[in-house]
Amino acid sequence: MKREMSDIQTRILAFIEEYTRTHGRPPTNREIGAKVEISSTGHVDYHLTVLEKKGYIERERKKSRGIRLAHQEPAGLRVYGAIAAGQPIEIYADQQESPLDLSARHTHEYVLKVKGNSMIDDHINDGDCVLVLPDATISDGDIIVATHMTDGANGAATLKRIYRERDRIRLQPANSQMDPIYVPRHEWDTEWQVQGKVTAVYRQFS
Amino acid sequence: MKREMSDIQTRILAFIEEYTRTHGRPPTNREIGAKVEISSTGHVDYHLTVLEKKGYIERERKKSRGIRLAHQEPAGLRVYGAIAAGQPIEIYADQQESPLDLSARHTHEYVLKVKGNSMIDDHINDGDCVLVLPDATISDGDIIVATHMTDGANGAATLKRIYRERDRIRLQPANSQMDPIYVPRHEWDTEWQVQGKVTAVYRQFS
DNA sequence: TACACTGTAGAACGTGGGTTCTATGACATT
DNA sequence: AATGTCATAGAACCCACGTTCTACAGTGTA
Repeated sequence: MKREMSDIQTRILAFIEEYTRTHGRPPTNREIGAKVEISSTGHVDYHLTVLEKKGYIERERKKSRGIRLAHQEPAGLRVYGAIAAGQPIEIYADQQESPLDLSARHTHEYVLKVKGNSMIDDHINDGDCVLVLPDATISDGDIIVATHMTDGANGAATLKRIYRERDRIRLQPANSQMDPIYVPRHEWDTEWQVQGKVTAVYRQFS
Repeated sequence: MKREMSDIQTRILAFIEEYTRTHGRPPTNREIGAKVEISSTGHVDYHLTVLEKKGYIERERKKSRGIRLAHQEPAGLRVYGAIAAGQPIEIYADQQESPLDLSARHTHEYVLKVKGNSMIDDHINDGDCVLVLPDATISDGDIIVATHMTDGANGAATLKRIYRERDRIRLQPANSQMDPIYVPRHEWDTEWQVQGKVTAVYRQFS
């Protein structure tokens, strides 16, 4: 059978990201080892070499803390695709022709460009970029990215505030002209899914 | 006359900022020394200690590359102070008592935190961060940071849209409840000054 | 004049930290 | 059973790097 690895390498990658964000610098091999309970620095080096070969990180050899997460913009943000803030729209990626593949779960924060005006009362405009954190704990009232999987299609994604009610989930737009979407509990987690929570908004003026 | 110090500490600070941005990690004392042509690592340490005492950086002692720029946003942008989006308020720096010194011209983009709601119709909230580009060409309708110098005081700063009219400048808030500020032409560039143009907005959810 | 403060230099010390090497066990493939 | 790959451990090596100390020169101040 297929062994699905929730690898130690995933944990290392997550730690590098978290440490870098919280400390403003990448961790050392020994700090990584301490976190993931690897006693040998050589062992950590081994995993880093693997991660480098797989393209997840870049390393500057012989430099202390010479680890850089790959695919990171100087600004720190990478735009993965677009997200509807109006009617759910087909998920699509920005710089590529291929539709956004959300089946491969994101483990890190990523950026989506907002289409539509349904979140306008929350001051999220058409064209803004939102920073999405997957695997975050969701509270009522959080702004989230929800996807609706239908038949063979790629599905649709939308940006809404989420409220859990008795027997349904309410996806509330921040636009007085628009009505909420109600999703029955039994469709939740099957047809509908939360892709992540919006942690920041970024807007650039031309 | 007295030559103002375009200090070596300023260069060190600028280098730390640039190196961190381009390399994804802070520089070592020796890397700093190489850049600013200081041959002694102890000497660099001395300047870092001073910078730390002045509040420009934070250090984690004994850790390699244990330098962090103070006043830094997660996105990697540097917050220089606050800016009023309502009535012009006293310019002040964020973490320090000393008022923000805008006389030393900024040469790069910097970040100000918005106080007030006067730009709410442009979807700039209280608490948002704006990215300010000095030395940009200003067009009518641009959102700009304007400062008003009065007597001995440090002056007040405000965030507004700018429109040049016949014999005056109109500083227009984006809030229907607020009135524009009109500045006579002859006061412009003397009492009033444009500090820069807003190029982006960044908002973080708690 | 003496003293304090800031800026500079050189060297030395001790630990931080990346790399390398050897050895070993768990699995999968041949 | 032999071989190969992946994951792990321990130790050693050696340069990287923060810190400390001494010394000295320029400047301002009591």
